[in-house]
Amino acid sequence: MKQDYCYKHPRPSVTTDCVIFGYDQLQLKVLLIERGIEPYKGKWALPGGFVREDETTEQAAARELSEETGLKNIFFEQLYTFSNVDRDPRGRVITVTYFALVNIENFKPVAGDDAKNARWFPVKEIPKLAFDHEMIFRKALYRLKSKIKWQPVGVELLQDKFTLGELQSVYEAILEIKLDKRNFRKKILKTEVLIQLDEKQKNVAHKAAYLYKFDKKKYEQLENDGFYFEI
Amino acid sequence: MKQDYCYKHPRPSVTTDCVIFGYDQLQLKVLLIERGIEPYKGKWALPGGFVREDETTEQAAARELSEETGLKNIFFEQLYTFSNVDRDPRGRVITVTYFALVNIENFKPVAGDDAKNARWFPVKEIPKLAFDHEMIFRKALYRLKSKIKWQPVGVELLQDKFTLGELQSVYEAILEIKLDKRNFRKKILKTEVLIQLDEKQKNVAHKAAYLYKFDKKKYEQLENDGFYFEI
DNA sequence: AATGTTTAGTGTAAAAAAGACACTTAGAAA
DNA sequence: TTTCTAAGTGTCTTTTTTACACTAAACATT
Repeated sequence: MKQDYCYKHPRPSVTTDCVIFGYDQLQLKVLLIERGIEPYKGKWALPGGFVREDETTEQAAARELSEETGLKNIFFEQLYTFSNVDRDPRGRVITVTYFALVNIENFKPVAGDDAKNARWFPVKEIPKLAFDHEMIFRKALYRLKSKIKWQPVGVELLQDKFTLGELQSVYEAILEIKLDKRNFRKKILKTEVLIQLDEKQKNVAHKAAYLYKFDKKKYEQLENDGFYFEI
Repeated sequence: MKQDYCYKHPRPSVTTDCVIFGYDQLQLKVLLIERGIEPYKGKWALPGGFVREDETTEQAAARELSEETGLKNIFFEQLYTFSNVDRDPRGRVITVTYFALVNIENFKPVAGDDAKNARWFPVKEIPKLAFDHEMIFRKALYRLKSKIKWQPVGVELLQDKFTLGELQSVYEAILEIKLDKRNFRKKILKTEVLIQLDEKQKNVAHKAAYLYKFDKKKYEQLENDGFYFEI
């Protein structure tokens, strides 16, 4: 039923690119793909692809994410739409970008993928990127830094169970500052209402409980920015 | 040089829609256009239009804004990109939306426009809107409410000179709460560093000074979200 | 088994920020 | 001139933020 397009207007290609953040060995990392074809063959780039006719940009991004990481139920949200007329040498391409937070431990390099080279780079050691992906990356990093200050997205980078110390390290890696342990715990336990498990593991917080507690806030956020998706 | 498009992919139409906020008579208002053609003929809609081949979506939005309001140097920023496959009955249309803050007093209904009916509606009395514009509008309103809490965008709705009382009214209209006069002044004068003019007009704050003072913050913001544009 | 090393866990005091609250003065309108 | 509306101002209380140091347990090393 998605019949004849009846507008007489230029029709740009529309793609999505994803800035996928992970956290590993006390470093914030980002997933990059080595391009196998021109233009920018051999350069590193953000994973992305064309939006199909029967899917939203969110669905396209979700598809990309699962293709690249094999992960499902990932936190992601729309970042920005880039539309400079010369951002792709092949012609007019408008790109809707997303940023995602994943748990690297769950990540298994997708075998049998189209032989693309995928690697996690520490955000401090990003190589030269194809297209305008550097700008996209910087915007994503800025967004993440801003967001973590008032929304409990840090946990998305960790496994279901994590210690408060680990969570603090995530904050420290993203914000690039040292935090006071006691103040961090005080604040996180008050404003973010993490739930701690049994007495034996008092320091282990639980992500599911955490998300549950944040239902309302999450809901607002989901409506307005972010999405969880289940493939 | 924007030669042959060489992708073999569906090419959606790309449009921009703008949620233009104004402030008048103690009310937050939004500019709507009555549609002159099908679909949704006669319904109210957000101003918007197609993105041309040689312009970015920002430029398209800026063009729309100036066409609709005749204003230049308007504050606006990208809001969200909507891409539901059935959001336009005519076919696949992806819309990059923007929200803008203007000073209604400077607004002159653009004469000789293509006979479109344009009107400011109080945000509390929005009629049924065409397409998915209600969703867009709600998202813009939510963004504005969030944004005003930590970025000094309130002044954008006022003229160059304004009283602190007027600024407070803007905050009250947007946040839908009553604020204490003394606490508001204390806070605004500390964190937002408004500059007051001569002794005679002690209560009149000045927007230019205000913007100047906020250079750094503005700059960051401009880089990451918003734009001022000069037609 | 003993030792050293790392991480978990805890409280208090000081400083800063936010919130509650009422009257006087000046200018505009009647 | 009187009345009405908006401007202007300070203090006290509560809440939030920040700075700061030691003990206990788990783990790794020898």
